[in-house]
Amino acid sequence: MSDERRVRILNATRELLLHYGYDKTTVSDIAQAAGVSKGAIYLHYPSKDALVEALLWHDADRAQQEIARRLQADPNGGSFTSLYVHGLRVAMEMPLLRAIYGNRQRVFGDVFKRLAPNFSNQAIRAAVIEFIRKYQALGLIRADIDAKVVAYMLAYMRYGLLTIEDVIPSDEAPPLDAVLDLLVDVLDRGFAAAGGDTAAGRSAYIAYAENAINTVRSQWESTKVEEEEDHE
Amino acid sequence: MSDERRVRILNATRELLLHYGYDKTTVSDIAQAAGVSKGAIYLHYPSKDALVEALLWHDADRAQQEIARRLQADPNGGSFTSLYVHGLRVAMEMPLLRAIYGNRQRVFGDVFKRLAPNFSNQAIRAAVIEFIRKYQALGLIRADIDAKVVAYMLAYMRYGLLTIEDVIPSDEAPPLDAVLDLLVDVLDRGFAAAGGDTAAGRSAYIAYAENAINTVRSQWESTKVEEEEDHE
DNA sequence: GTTTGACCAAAATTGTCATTCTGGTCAAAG
DNA sequence: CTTTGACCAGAATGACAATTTTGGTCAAAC
Repeated sequence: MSDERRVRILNATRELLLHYGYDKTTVSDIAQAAGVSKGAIYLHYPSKDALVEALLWHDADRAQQEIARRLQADPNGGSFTSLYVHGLRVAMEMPLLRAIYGNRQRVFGDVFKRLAPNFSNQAIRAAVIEFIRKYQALGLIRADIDAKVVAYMLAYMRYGLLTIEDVIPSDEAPPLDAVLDLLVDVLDRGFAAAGGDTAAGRSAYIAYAENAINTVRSQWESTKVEEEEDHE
Repeated sequence: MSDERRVRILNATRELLLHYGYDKTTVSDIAQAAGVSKGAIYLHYPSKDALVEALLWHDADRAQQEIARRLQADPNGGSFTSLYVHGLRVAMEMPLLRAIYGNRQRVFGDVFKRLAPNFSNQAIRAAVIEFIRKYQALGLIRADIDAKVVAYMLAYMRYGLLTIEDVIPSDEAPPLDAVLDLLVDVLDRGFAAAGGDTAAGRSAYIAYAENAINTVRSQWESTKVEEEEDHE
């Protein structure tokens, strides 16, 4: 019940998943690393899968909050570019979220297939497109380009950056700051419209962010498969 | 010996590799699909691995030529942007080359690991950086940005576009033309310098292209592992 | 000189069974 | 009321043999 206990369990889980991967991480390992008994884990979470799922939501929420915090602190926080790049930086800094793209199989095994085999990101992508349209209406993104194509380009740039280390070892890559600085530069030149209402952009983001996480969550819930307990 | 025969074999190999993958494609299958006997294949190629390797070089050469052809036909062919995008379009259109990134395991099995386990793209990346510097000197790319970071950004954008279909099914993606048009637009705004000597750019590319393929080839040769024939 | 396909050794696959491991439970301890 | 860890059934793993497949060869046909 203690919250600190729960966080310790989640942290241990994250660490072991990243290091050993789902298949080679046993619940006993997690218990030991967290300094609790195995039974204690089942006091908090009904199954190993549920534990991993809870960890993912936990990190997603943290990321969400962290992005919002940085945008508030950023004087330029309402611009489209800073929004995109703050999100990207946070994603780059949270290895577990990165692993959803880059090392899903190794880190998560078949949890995704097992929990929500029919999950589709279509609804989320649609929400992004709507958001881009709103930003275009606010004069924060050039209005002469198709929002769908913009969304697609943002998606593959993000995906490329999150997974490029499969091809370029991270120790041979330029520093993340330099990479993101150039990205900001190019995005500003390529997408941003002159002028535009950044204050409105900031509040549009807040609405979007809540909506987005709800979209993900409801999409997840609706495609989620109930844990079967088939004893016969 | 007949060249047409060899091409038929290569085409059959490509088709089967893409459809069934390396492990599930037998040499007999290839022979049958190509309409020759199994022995005929070993008349042209010393082993299955060598056949696949030859196919890859064959396609790489074709891609190389095709890119050069399109650049010649393009009135804007000397610009950095058209160079990058022509290359990308050709890569997108040649599924086998795409598969090197996107479906390596499925399509090629362990050929890469077996043939050149220590292959590194470092030398190629260095050549790209040099090329970007040359383009900067010619006034075709903004000179105020670090060539290394530019190269990295181009790499992850390319990688993202080539592999995004893992995340966004290709039938839900915008048309390739629209995607590449926006890419040209954004790259022009983000990277291109005003003015610049496009004629020199075109000839710089020719030098670069030869150099690049040689770099790949020599890197490949030097890390290549000899087919062992260990009978004891 | 070419081309073929039957042939072979090596490798991969399948099936089986014994053993170990691991997610999850619950009676007992605190 | 909380927490624990010994315990259990079912799943995963490994070892082994029988069977099939497959990359590669070469004597024979053309």
